[in-house]
Amino acid sequence: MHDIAFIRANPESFDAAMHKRGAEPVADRIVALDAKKREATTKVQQAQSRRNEASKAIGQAMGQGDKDKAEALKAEVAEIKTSMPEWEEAERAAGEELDRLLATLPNIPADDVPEGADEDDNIEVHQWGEKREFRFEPKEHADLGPALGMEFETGAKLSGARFTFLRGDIARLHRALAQFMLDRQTRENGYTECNPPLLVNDDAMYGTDKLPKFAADSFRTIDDRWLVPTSEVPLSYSVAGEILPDLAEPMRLTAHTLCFRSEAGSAGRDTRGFIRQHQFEKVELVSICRPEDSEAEHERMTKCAEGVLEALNLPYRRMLLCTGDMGFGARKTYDLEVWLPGQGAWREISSCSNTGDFQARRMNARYRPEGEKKTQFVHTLNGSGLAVGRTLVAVMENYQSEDGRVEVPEALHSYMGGVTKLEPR
RNA sequence: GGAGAGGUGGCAGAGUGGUCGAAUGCGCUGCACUCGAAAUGCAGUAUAGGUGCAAGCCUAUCGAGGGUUCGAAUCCCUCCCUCUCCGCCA
Repeated sequence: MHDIAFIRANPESFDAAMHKRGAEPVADRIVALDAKKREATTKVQQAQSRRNEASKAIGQAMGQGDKDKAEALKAEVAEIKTSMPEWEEAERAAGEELDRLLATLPNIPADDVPEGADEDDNIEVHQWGEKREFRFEPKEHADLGPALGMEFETGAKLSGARFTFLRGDIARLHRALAQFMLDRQTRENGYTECNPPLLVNDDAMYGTDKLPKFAADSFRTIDDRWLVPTSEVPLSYSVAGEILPDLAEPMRLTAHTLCFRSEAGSAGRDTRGFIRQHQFEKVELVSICRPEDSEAEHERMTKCAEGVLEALNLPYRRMLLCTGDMGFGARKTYDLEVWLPGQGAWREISSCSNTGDFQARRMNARYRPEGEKKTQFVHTLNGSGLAVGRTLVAVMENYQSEDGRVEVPEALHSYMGGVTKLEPR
């Protein structure tokens, strides 16, 4: 949600920002609607004020037993009230239209976000790690998988496309990855472990900017809840409506959860393999912090995600997303892309975004700066640390040998109960 | 799923149609007393919006949304949530 006062004061720079994100100029419309709404608000409030005054006088007249005076005042109030519904309706209509319009507008990009149309305009910030040299043609995970217990056919039989059944040591490796990530983020990076509900209401989805724009991307339950598309939703929304005492240190939350996405609109993309599933697991990082801290926190969070890749010795690169490729609510986003030798491609494995106060406004999440009376909106950040399924894919492709076996990365040995290799059947 | 009770300010808790944004207590802040502290006394202590250069004024908010009324924390309806008992259950 945008700050209406900012748009009112800076309509041109607002439109310029929307233009960068491929949206039409709307500031004029917003300012006009806002003026209309405030005019109606003032009229309504004036009428209410007069009504309240007269009602008070009626009470006094009744108290003194002056029936005639009371009746006269009643008639006066009736007169005052005739114009109220009209202005109330005007206020409601303008407010609703304004909200609807504002709800569909993406966040304003940060100054250092490059302008661009799509992923080709993203900027590589840095690369880490050496791409491993293979003395054979490395396979894609989708080809390695079935012999190792990554059963696409079984998943399809049970549930349909984009579902996969993991059996045996590969299921354990998947679990080990999640445990490893969660332990690392909690023990080394100071995140507090959470276990949130995975079915959430409309408010939580709206507050974290998944509604109204992306309703089709998520699953709806028959009792009108949503399956979380990411645990960012419950983690971030946990501070909705709160006034946090102070945020000298950012509030850092993490959770390992299932995520559900309908993947409407991505038909035909990544249909093969384990990359794009309706159900997947993710270790999510969320930070709630003061506005002046969010930029540093964004860097820190991204490093926390990178640390997992480094510990697993998986080559990756950090991309700064351009205006055209950023998510709706983000003001700045880094994607981490891991190297997949089987596919010969970089694939997104984490996305870390600073949403500024965009979500905080929607969910009314504030804090009170030390010693001050006024509250301020917090800044919220979210990132993957990491997507578990895609990390499994990266391990398979980077740690494979010619005979189809996959070595378990050293960092995971303590989680694997002595298993150091996945053996094909 | 059935039966009942209830949701009031940071907390506890009054208030069942008329100066109620809300008594009182606790907590918190400031001041006084004190060498200092405690105790005590006094004062202050919600959020959001509109309007104004400002002091201020106005409006809304007693779980949420509607309704009745000149006037609603208080009456009516719908929904949400919490608690107790019964049933069922991982």
